[in-house]
Amino acid sequence: MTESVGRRELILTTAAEMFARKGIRSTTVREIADAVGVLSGSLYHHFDSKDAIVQEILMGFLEAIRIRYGEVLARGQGAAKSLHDIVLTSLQLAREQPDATAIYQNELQYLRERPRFKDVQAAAADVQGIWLGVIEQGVADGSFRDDIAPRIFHRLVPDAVWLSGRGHRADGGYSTEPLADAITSIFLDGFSAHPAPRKGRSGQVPATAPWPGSLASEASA
Amino acid sequence: MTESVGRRELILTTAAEMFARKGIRSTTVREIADAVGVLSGSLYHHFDSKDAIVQEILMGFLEAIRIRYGEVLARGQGAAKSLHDIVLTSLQLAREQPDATAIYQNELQYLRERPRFKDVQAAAADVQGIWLGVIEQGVADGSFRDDIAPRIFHRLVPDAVWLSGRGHRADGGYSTEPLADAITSIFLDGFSAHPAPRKGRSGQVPATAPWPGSLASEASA
DNA sequence: GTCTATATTGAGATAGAC
DNA sequence: GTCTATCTCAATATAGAC
Repeated sequence: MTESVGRRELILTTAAEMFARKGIRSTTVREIADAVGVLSGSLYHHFDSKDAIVQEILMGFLEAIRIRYGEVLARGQGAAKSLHDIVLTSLQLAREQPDATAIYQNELQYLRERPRFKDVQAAAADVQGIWLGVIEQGVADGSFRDDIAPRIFHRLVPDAVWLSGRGHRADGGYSTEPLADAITSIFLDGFSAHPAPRKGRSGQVPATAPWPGSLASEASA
Repeated sequence: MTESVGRRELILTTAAEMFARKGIRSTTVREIADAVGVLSGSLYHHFDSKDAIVQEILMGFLEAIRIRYGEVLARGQGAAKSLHDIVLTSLQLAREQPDATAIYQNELQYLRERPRFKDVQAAAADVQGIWLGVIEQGVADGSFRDDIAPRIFHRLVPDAVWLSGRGHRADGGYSTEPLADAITSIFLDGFSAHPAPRKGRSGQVPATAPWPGSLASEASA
């Protein structure tokens, strides 16, 4: 046998766990090697550099996001439902891949500093574009307010959702779907107890009914 | 004269600018010294270490936040108005101290890694507590929804606001007050074009009228 | 208070034997 | 594919003269 099967994956998952817990910088290649059970030099048989490990972790994660977001868009739903499903998908991904999520959240600075990671940043920009597309769709079809620039909403929402996914491991209190419902309801319906009057197209018939299972639709039942 | 007046401050502001632009780690003490116009060894006459500089920058920033948030609370307003004013204050602080804001946003990982910064983290926790207090006040007095855990809202909002303040220097498009109005309106009224029915205390008279100048109040005028 | 010079350390990476 | 041994480099910090 010329290799232990899955040694590469073992390095990736071990490194991801350590990067997430202690940060990329303060995780040394020696520590990764120790945890895997080899010596540091041996890592370089599998990867060209420490940053190559980081890159592979993050590109895999971002590719997974793109695919899953793409599946949501392919359903061709209204903007409100799409937004809800993208929130839900994001929380699911945060739960499925907590380490990659944490790395992506915590290490933006590290990534920004190194030209090496421009591919990662490009993939991240693509993902951001998906959010923006949904928001603009909603404004265009009248289901979202047009008195607030999509840019403002777009700047607020995706980061907030991913940050909410922080520590959303198997442990923490809320299960994924109700949390997605709650977050979407905050962003769409607001946190105020009294529905406020609206500028713009508030008189129009909403293009999309509240999605099934949302807090708002439960309330009206 | 035993010192150039303000040499300490010059080091602090210079370092802050560089930390914000390139990150703490990739800013070396030599570069800071160069930019200030001295040699690296001389910095150690003014500060014990590089991290001491970081600490002083951040503690000053967090102390400023605490004071300004405290002024908002001292006005004894309703929860919705307080929330709006805390959002506004945060955006103003982000504009007044963009470097400290960026450092605080970007370098959480750096701070978490080092026990030295536990004071900074404690101060940050205090600030978080102020947000939570306002949210709980609003839920208690019926102006905020009680069908969504305050913890969820609290996890969503402060970070989103500070992230919105990113790059909110003199340049970027929106002036501070309208932006604060828009953000608060998203969080309280929602982004949906159609006010949704509400669970919980939605039938009660709101404890607080919409604040003057908010999008919601303009809409009803 | 600033300079010159240097100590110290830590980490990523490499070469070549096995 | 892994190990041993080591290189190289960068960066914080220090000591002591001026």
